[in-house]
Amino acid sequence: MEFGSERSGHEVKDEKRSESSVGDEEDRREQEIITQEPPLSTTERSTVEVGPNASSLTKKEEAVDELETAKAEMGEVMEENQRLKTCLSRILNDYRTLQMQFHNRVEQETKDSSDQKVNNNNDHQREESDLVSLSLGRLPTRNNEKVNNKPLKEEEKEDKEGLSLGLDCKFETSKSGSTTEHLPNQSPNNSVEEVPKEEAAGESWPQRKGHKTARDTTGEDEVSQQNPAKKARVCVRARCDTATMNDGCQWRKYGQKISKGNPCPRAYYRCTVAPSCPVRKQVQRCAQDMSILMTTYEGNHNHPLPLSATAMASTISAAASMLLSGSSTSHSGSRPSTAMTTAASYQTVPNQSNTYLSHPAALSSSPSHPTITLDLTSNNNPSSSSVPLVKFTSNSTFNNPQRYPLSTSLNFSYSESNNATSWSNNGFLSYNNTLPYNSNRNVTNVLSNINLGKQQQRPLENIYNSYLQRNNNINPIPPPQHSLPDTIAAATKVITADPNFQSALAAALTTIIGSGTGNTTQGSHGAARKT
DNA sequence: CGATTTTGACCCGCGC
DNA sequence: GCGCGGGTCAAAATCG
Repeated sequence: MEFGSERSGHEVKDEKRSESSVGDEEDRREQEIITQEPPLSTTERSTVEVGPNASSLTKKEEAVDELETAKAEMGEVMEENQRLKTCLSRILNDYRTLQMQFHNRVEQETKDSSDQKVNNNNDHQREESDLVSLSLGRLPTRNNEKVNNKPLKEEEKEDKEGLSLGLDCKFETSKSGSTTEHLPNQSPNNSVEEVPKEEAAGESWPQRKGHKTARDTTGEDEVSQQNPAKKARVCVRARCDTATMNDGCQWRKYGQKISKGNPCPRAYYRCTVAPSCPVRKQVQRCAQDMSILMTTYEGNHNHPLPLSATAMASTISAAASMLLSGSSTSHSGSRPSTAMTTAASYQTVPNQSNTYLSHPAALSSSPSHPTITLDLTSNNNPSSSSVPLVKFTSNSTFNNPQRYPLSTSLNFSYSESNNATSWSNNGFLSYNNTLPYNSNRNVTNVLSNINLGKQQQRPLENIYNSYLQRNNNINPIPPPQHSLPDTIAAATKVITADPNFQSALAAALTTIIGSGTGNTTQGSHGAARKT
């Protein structure tokens, strides 16, 4: 009996498989999972029916009730899966559309900047710098010009910045897929520089001893090794009870220091997912509000990440990318960077320079690190119901401070009250657990608006994976294997594999944004916090 | 027993 | 040149 029912289950499965041959593998898996469950119920029923005929009526009724409940649940799960699938495909479509737009814009900007360069070689060095974050990866010849035209120290300085910018630029351009189009004609110097750049991403924190040796060995190696030290940092401020935010990554503490101006010690962590991973983070509690945890990330992972960590990494990379592109264009006046136009509305808040970063010096010990602060604690924004602030804090030694505003906030609020996601008052991304996927239309609208809040969920992940992928074209470390379809596939896998995906996703997002405390909608998920 | 944390020492950049 | 402070190292301690 049971065997029979089990077999029938397989038959159903096979039937579904043949039906879904048109769809992709994930569809099949999803349906497999879906169809795997009915046999269980059938089995259940079988055992119940096989059960004693003499059993009481109430028992039967109970069993029937159970069965009905199970069926209903199954139906719900199936519906939900279907919705999620639709949602994913829409996300993918939107992403591709944006990718195309980005591509076009990047090409346009590349042309423009090239023209400017030709027209005004010397006088436009400033503008050159303005565009550096968008142009370095694609127009590396500029660096050669700098090398030729500038004294060594200045050159070094700019190279450092340039490389650091280039890192994120690569990430940025990688999502357009156009980067390589501009690269083929690189001079040998550029290709040489390109590799260190990647290594910079991979080993951007040269060890002290390495630092020493780099000093001993003068020349390009020195430059290339030191450059990465100048790359952007992303500071995430979030309310968090625990010692660190759970961002999905594995971290190992390697140091702790009491910094000036803050009684709370600053802890230094490095990523231990891969031995060579250069990513490090600093964790420190805000002196003024101990409930706020400030986590500063630096570097890019050079290894595959667990899905839960990918989103955070994507967010960090995107934020850094936006910092650099944003600062490069924020005062150029002509047009916002592509990252900006696709990622967020962009506004300057001159008087809030210190509102969301209580101790800039405490966080940006190295003045040459441009820092972007993602403030997820914006509990002081009653007027704009859902406005986590992302602030550019440039403490850098960039030559023209005007180009790098002390503070630039990014408004990632949703234009409307979307049911799918919302930023809660304390800045955490909260999921409406009751029916996050019932409003597909809203989701689509949000996606077409593309803001960070949404990007954190899927598109950014794709972007980041694209970046990683490109990163690993040069980096010998095993590639993170996520192509865009793969990522979608992986996401679909997750969705299909987990009937409780809704809550899982909410938990993941909660984790990404920062293990929340105050938000009721995420309270149950905050447990996944401990590393 | 391996991985992680702790913690004092050290290195280096920067400002005076 | 010197001192300060941030960042890192590495040995010892602790944990699982």
